[in-house]
Amino acid sequence: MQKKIRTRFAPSPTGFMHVGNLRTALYEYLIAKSMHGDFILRIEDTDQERLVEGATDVIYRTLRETGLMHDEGPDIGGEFGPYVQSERQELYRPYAEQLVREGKAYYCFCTKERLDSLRGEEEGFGGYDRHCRDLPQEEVERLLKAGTPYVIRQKMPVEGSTTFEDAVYGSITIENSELEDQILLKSDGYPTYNFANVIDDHLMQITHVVRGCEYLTSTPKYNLLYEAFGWEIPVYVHLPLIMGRGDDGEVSKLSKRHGSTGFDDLVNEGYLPQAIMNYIALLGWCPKDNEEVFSLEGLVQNFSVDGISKSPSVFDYDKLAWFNGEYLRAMPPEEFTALAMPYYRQSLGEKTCNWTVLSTILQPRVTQLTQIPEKIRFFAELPEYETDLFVNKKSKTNLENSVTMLEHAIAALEAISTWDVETIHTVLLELAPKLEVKNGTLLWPVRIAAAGMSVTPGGAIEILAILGKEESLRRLRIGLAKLGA
RNA sequence: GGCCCGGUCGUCAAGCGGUUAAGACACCGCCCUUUCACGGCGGGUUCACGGGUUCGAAUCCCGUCCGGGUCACCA
Repeated sequence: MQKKIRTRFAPSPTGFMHVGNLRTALYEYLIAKSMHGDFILRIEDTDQERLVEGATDVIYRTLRETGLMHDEGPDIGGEFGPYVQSERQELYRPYAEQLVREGKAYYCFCTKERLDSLRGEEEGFGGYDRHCRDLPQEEVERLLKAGTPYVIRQKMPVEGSTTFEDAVYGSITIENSELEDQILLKSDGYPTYNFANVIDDHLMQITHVVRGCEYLTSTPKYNLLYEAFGWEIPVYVHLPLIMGRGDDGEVSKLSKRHGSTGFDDLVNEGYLPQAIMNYIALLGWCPKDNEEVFSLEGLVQNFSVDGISKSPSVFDYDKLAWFNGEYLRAMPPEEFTALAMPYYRQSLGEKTCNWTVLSTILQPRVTQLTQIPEKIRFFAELPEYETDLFVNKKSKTNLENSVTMLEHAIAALEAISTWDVETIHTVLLELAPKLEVKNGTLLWPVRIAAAGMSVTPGGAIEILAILGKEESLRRLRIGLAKLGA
């Protein structure tokens, strides 16, 4: 029987869900679910200084809103808990000490100052000189007894190379000379991220380690650890990075300077969670049949690791907006109205109006909910406008015939008793032939007078219906007055 | 700088030795039409460059260039 697939999402609680992290979580979920496996949530909060109040709630909420339901985690338990690293604290030290006993790791008493001086002027070059790697046993004991602060470092091989397989990038080889004797246990007794990661992944029986490819070059360090313990190495799935393009045209890892990068930010900008997920799923992965619009369930159905690409991709807000529009349009009208209501209120206040008609005209015209207030502002208040808006070549309207059109329209509309789209439509479309003009010639000036703008969401008829009889006629008369009639 | 990984339209991308090099977003044009949008149709010197290998290369190999990542008692 095949081993059950287990992936894990292991975020640090920073209070901010970056889309890059979200996308990693998505792929972890998809890999597990597409192979009937489990998706585990583990909180990595070993960094005491960066603890943020309420940050784990952001993680739970995001997972819930995006539909990425985990099978085990701090909030729902599971047989491999605890799922918060700070609660597993005492668990790591014995593993580090085991390696010391076996001669695979050692105590290092070097001070921070000494390490800094080793690094020299130019940052990033040169590394630890393995000063404590071969300290005499008595010396180690003496320092330990004296209470000298120490860290535990792993002995890395000094020569040779380490090769590993990545499910996306294939075979990768790195010279061991590139590897520093990595710290396992910090002087404060806490494990380093890398160390805790390996221990936890092994203990939680994670089969697929999915993460951004910024970890690609440090993967041999992980493997050397698995080997030191004699543990099975998981399948690695490194994901191409998500980039952003700055104003200068430069691309780099997606960050604040490129625009919104947090899930919540995007939602606040009027993007739907489903659209965000659908879009980021396709950033770095392509389905076999080139479909584009997928529900989470559809993604699970179609996902496969071999569709993951190796090259980084640039986050494109335009394409996200297109996806968002697709989801908005596919929605039942009532759902759209419910989502749009807060934005309707922004422009219209407590005023009530025909929400159904309003949604009908907005639904196909909006790609972000936040575009709504600006688009409908003219309903609340008639904008100032110039009479040249009445002139339109294609509709064959000019300052003179607009007067005639408006006069007839007002007369016809005054007679209407049930003010709805259907009736207004019938009345105006019957009027045009009577006046021996095409629909556009009649409707253009009506729309201009009703809206006070040249470009409007929806046509004259819908606008009149939303405005109501009284306000509609008032505006048409204002138009007439402007035209000097 | 060392090491690692990439490079197919502006962007996301299919492609796996023989294709007229798909598709989507964006852009432009036309149609529909009551403006706009939706929808429909159409448009574009795209395989970074240079060498190989091969009857044949976007696909395989080498070099160059460009881009990114990484070198912490951060995660």
